[in-house]
Amino acid sequence: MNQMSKKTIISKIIGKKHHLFSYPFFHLPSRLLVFQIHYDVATCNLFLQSYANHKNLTKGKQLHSLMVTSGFIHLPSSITSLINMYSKCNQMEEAVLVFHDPYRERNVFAYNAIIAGFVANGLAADGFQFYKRMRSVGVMPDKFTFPCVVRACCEFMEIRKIHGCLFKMGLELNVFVGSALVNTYLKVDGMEDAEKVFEELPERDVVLWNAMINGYIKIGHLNKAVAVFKKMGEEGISLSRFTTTSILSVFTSMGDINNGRAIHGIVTKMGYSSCVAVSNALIDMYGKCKHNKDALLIFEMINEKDLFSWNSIISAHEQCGDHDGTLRLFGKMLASRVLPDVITITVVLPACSHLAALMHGREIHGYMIVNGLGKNENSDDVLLNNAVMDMYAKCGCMKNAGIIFDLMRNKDVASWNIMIMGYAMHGYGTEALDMFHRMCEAQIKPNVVTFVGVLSACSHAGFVHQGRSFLTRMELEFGVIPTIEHYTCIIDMLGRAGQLGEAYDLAQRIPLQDNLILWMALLGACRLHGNAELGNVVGEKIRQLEPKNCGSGSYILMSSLYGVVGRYEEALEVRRTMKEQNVKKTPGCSWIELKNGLYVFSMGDRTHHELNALINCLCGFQYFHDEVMHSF
DNA sequence: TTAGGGTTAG
Repeated sequence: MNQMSKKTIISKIIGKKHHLFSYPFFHLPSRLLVFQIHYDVATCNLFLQSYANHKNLTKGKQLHSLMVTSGFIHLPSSITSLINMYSKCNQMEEAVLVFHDPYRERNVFAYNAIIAGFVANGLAADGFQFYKRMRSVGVMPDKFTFPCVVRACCEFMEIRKIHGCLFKMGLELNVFVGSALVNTYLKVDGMEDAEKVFEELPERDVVLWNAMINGYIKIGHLNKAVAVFKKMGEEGISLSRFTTTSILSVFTSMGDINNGRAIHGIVTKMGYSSCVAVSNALIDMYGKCKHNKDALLIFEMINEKDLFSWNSIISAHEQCGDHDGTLRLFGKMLASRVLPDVITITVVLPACSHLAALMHGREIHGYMIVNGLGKNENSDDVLLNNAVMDMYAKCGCMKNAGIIFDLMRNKDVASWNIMIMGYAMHGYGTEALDMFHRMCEAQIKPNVVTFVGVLSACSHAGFVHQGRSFLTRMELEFGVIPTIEHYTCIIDMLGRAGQLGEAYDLAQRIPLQDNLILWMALLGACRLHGNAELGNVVGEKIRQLEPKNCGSGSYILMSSLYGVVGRYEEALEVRRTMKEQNVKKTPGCSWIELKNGLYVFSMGDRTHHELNALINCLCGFQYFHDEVMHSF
């Protein structure tokens, strides 16, 4: 046998030191025997450490059994390694069993390991109990104990008490303890104390600087976060990948694409591009700054895309209003077998709402139900439920929207608004107003959006008298000052009801009358009732407001209005003007989801073989082969 | 034998 150490030989047998776990454990003793080495406690601990880091519980348990039969189990180092292995495999019950074995000594290592295990598993209170027990049985904590104990504190007074204890023991200047102190003070809103700890520490490493940056981000002081980042550079602290993700989130929030790009450069230079979290932060930055092409480039370069990568690229598309892109990427995400979470669903559902893609919305809702997404023990995720309800409402499925609404344990004002708007949008005026009255009975204070829904319901259902009454009551009774959207609803309502003169008077009287939608609503009413004289006046007003060559809506309405009243020459003249000024009309289309796909209907298109059977009107339709829609 | 950190929505 040569002079190599046991550790070196093990490493040679297995390969690279970080791949210890990849070597089948059951081969280990025999292979060691080939090298004439008998495994010992140190070897077992080495393997336990590796299994812990790779969360390989099966092999960890096998080794545990072997250690029991080999008699290694009573040694303090074995206990610590076993507790660590079970903790990292999220098996705290097993870790506690090892800790409590009556034949074993519980020294500071064992206590440190069990406290760390509880804290890492999100069971801070249990970790804190073990710290108390440690003190009561007279085991002295050390510099390894406190970073975890400090993390276990969840109240300001608790952390102050521990801080005092650290001071007495002379451990408050340790950089690990300091980082934990800074983070915990930040958690309990003690930014001033965190700053004090930071200032007083003699040694400040990159983790500590990062903690300060994150602290300022948490309290919304983004400029201070940038200042800390700059100071890091001045003091020659080398940035870690954690620094880059944090500072990227700052520039993302600021919408600062230039500095974001500068960080991208640093990331590339430092070789952090291969880190998926860094790439995810870059995707988010480019997406929020409306640079989707760059976001996609980064996304495509990631080898192992995680949930964050998918959520970031999907939300980048949705934020740009690319609802098709959102659904296409969502389909690809499912095909990649990455499971969506609450965030994915919250981003994707509005895309279904915008496209009125009921079938996909339903599938997503089904996925939520099966996987219990959005449901908690005591309270549901209101925003997620609102998104589902909104999807059903916008897709015209008010029955399902109503079922979800009735089942929701927690409702907010938006939940009520979605129902009112949904009923209003689909012409159920009475139901919308009933919902409003139920809302008032439930003591929910209506807001600006509520009255857009209420007035819109009155407009679509022809409740002119009630609409007028609501316009007065909303301010006097509910303290909601009418905005241009509310006045537009009223003008639309009066116009639909044929009260064009009154609608025009109101349009002229209200503040902020330079609103295109408002006048377009009135022009629509002129067309509906064939009033070409008022239509001319309104059309002129719109042409003044509408930038040249921008939008075709008013031209189309004017041309249609002249057609309705039989003034065909003038109708043709409007069309000629449109041609001269190169104003183009985007062809309108509708679509319907059937069992085998999405069908798009557009004017004049008669290409589908089942045209007559499917739809008895002048519109044609074409089968819409969209890989997105079929990839679910 | 044991310790401190980052990114996605509304």
